[in-house]
Amino acid sequence: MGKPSDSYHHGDARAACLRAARELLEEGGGGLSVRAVARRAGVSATAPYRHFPDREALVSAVAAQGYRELAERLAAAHPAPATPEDLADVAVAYVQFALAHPALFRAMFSEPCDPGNAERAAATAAISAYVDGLVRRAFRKHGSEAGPGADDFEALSTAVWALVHGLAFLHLDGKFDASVPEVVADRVRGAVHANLGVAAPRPRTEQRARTEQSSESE
Amino acid sequence: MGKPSDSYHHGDARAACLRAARELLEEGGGGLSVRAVARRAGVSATAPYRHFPDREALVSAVAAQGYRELAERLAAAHPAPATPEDLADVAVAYVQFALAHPALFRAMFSEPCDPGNAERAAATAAISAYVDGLVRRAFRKHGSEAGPGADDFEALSTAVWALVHGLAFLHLDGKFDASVPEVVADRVRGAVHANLGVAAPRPRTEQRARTEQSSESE
DNA sequence: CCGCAATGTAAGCAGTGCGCACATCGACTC
DNA sequence: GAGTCGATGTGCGCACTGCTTACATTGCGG
Repeated sequence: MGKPSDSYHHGDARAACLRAARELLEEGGGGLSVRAVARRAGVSATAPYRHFPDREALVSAVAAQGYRELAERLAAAHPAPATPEDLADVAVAYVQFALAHPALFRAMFSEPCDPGNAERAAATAAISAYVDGLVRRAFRKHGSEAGPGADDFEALSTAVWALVHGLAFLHLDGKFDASVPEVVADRVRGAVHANLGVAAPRPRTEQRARTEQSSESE
Repeated sequence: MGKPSDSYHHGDARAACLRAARELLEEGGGGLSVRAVARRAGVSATAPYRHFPDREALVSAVAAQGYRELAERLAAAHPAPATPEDLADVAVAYVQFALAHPALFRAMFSEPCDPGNAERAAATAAISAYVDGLVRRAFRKHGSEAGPGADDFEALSTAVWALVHGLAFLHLDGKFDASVPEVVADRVRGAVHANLGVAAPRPRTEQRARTEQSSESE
């Protein structure tokens, strides 16, 4: 599939629309419009509707891309997390992803999102399973006393996901100060450790000699 | 502020707009528009702009109302929570409020919400302080071994808020099944208990037979 | 009684999602 | 090769939106 005749048929308008949508989302300009996507992609205003039944489908497609990238990020944060601290690293990566791509993250999670979209349902199910596996692995070797049952694992994994998700959105929506990445990372780490019932080994990443004065509640 | 001549000057268009906006939000019709609000309020399309500088200010006003109602709900769930289980009750009330008023809750928390709005900032600060007080009270009498420092309290309270907030949105966005209220309540309770590091006493809801009836209506 | 500021209105502009009819093209048949 | 056909892209139009600008109507203070 080369370039046809360069003017009428774009040849790959769908990919161009996705890329354009992604770009506009990254540029943060609030709600993205199909028309803006079309302009950016260099096609007519109605061309996107040839590839996506409606606006929602377009942003869903971008969101699906986002799910994959998020998974990559989490895996990169720690390939095989086995301890609560590894888990905290993954949590930090989650929140950092949200803060690095706010609009994308919102599109992924915060839209009304009617449950008709199989792609999204699958993606969130995958995340859920991933988190569940993480928690299970991290705690099989950690908590050996009073063996927790399956219900407890489930409760713990939903707690972990909800905690991290809540942290992400609370930062995203300005409920927590997100201007200093290290502070955010510390907060996330501290919350995860609090959640896992273990004392945080060291709040800061080895680097906090003094100057603490944590100002929060903004 | 009586009724003037009944036709031209409405007399209390601001309140009418707020009420209309609230109604439309409850009816769930997705994004509410200033024009729809005006129609519902029985005024012209541009009348709302006499009382609110822009759409954002309108929804912020409705959101402020929502913050107050949420606070009422939480207080009603438990006037002076002192144990982790009381805390779980409050958490359940939080999530139930979100599920009972999805659009309102979204307007309160999920909008981009530039930080220029003092009313909202104050409201969220109040929530933060409230949660912090709750956690502090609940744990001063519970966890006496290995006395936690102020940092731990802070970490714990942000963890609790984030956990509950995350649970609310994950349910709202269909990531968790929210069709059966008891299941939701159990999940929230289980997660809170997992977060607080205590074993869930008994997942079933009918455990506590207190005079406190969480009469959920409206 | 008059003027004024608050409050209401209608008209209009730019932008949006999306349906509809038409244009253009590659690919496939005869 | 000529013709057809479905995929893709276009222009136009409709209903709707947020918001501005100019104008109408009021109650109230002087």
